[in-house]
Amino acid sequence: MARPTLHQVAAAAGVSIASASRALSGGVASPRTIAKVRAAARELGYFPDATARALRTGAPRRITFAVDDIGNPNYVAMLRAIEAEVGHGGPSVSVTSTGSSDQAVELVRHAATAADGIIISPIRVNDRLRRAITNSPIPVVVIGSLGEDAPVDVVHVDSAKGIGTAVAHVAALGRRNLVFLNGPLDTNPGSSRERGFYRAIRTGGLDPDRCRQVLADDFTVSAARKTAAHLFAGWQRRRAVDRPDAVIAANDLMAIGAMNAATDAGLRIPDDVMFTGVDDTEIAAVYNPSLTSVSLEAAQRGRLAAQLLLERFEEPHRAPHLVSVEPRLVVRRSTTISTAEVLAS
Amino acid sequence: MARPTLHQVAAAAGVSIASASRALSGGVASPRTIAKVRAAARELGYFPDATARALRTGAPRRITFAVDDIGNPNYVAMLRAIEAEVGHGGPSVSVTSTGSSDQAVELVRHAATAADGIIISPIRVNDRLRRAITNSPIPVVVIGSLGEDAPVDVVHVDSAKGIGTAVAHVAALGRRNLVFLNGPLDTNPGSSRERGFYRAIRTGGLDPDRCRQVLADDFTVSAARKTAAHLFAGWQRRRAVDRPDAVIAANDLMAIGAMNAATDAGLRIPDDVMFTGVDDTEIAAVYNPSLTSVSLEAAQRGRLAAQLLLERFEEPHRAPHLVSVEPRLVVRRSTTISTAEVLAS
DNA sequence: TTGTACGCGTTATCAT
DNA sequence: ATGATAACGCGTACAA
Repeated sequence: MARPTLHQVAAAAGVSIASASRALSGGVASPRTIAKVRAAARELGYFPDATARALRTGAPRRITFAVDDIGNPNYVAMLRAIEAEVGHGGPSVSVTSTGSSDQAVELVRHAATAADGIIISPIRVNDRLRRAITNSPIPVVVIGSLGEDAPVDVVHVDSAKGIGTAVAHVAALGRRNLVFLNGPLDTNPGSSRERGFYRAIRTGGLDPDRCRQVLADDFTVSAARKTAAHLFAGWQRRRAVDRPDAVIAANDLMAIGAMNAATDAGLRIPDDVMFTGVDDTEIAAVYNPSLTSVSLEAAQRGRLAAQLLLERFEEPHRAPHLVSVEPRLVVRRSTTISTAEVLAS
Repeated sequence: MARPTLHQVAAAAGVSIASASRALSGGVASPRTIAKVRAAARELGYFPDATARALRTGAPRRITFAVDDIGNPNYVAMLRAIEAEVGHGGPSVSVTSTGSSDQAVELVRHAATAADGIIISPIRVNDRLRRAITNSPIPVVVIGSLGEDAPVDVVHVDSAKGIGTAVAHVAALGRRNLVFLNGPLDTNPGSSRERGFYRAIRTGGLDPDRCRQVLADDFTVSAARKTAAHLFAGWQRRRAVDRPDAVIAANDLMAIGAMNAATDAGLRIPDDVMFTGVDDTEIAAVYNPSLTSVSLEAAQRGRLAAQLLLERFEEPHRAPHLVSVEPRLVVRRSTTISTAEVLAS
């Protein structure tokens, strides 16, 4: 019942283990031996063990990329960049979706048996996870942030600042009634983006009474659509000062959910309401209307994380690095009033 | 310069390798030993080797998921399903983007050093790849097709049939001037979908002279948009019989590129032109207007492929399985004339 | 508490 | 062409 080994194949074929190895992996061997060994291997259902083979032949390193849900386009962009960075001859990269925080902790604890290094992008970080990461026997690179001065390599982006650029952008276009459509606040993205929104309101000289945050249950299209539907109910009947005229969403998916709700409510985009997202996913570029979005440079962060990890493999002693990338506003039609319309107004 | 081993750490700390192992992985050891060993490990820049540790502790199997580009949402859906299927205790799944066919061949050849099994979804398959797969020393599951009776496990979906359901759908809605917007024909998806289109024209009793295939350079939004722009140039000025009134795209991305081109040309969707895609990616559901799409059940195919591989691990002797899933048409607004409009016409 | 010695499954070297 | 044997780096039973 146990998995057959080369030993057993050799025994069954009546040859030495060395001959068996050669016969199967294309070394020198007589046709007769090859036939016998192949027959025995087939008979026993033998497949070579990747781990043992790797150990013997000097395998490339293995790195694990741990995220909450690999279905998220943002993480896909990172994965793609990581994979490109390590290249084909280099380490293999395996993916694991952690789901809950607890699973992330378990993962980090036990990953050392399965990987030489970890790149993790946690959405919720608590003390247990922080400890698991700093105590990890193998190098960990965090994409995101881990709190102050944790002694690990970190790739960081100031998403609060990113929200700020979006707020400033719509404010410069004359919008005053801003709604920040956020997800759960007990997450890293949720809390930092909330901070960014309120800070931008203050520094931008906007009226805090006309700007507010509303929360969706999740960072998804459907949750955002539901929440935004309430927001737009009876929009036309309200006084101008009570009408949201710009929605800053915490990510692209939520922005799209909100735009769908706006369309359902008969609102024109961007004339009645402008929309911005975060992440600059591919969908933002192709959506109709195309979506202004704050790029958090997911691909670049993935690439940098991979570089950091590879460098740590080479120089284990190096002091932990904190590398930052700048958010970048990509302006598209969801915040662009066409010249004709501007002239007409 | 070489990577330090536990031996060297033990030597540097002046203890046995066993004590070093225990000191580092939390076994019983005196505080003094622990301190010495940790110091030595830090000094040397020691990290445990994942492969060796895995071999010793009885590692889970490793499977490689090989696709042309993991950025493709379709492959992401498969990956996600595979990862969910094998679960957390099970095999680890690593991802590799092959890009060209040649790289796919190399991958399959050398993957045996790095994995216990392969799930591959090739977009172009030639004889070399076919041979590499059938000769692989470790089990391979193909998502797609490999030609007749190749002795490997295959998860298949009849995409030609899928195109047929889309053609029948728009035909039933009265459309007669169909355009099939396809990608390169020297690919598996390209050739099989072309077949499906022409077959559906024949069996559906449509006039072949009013239906045609146009080719984009690639299966992407931008390529499709460019090609479709030509298609719609001067649409309004043409005779009705010369106006395309339905575009069947080879995938969702291309459908969206084409819809963008249609919008640019001032056409109304679906009234002037209907659109259908293939793959039923998330973007189809949230696009504006939402996109009718032929689901090829990517997630289910991923899940089935993982099952097939796991089963082969357990029963190496089993005859190769060919499991098929049925395409499924998901109707959305891009092919739905609202009741009001129907009454008005 | 510490050290010795063996084995995980495979490939490579060296004789024969 | 084939077989015995030594590694690859690590964990652990056993003995001290």
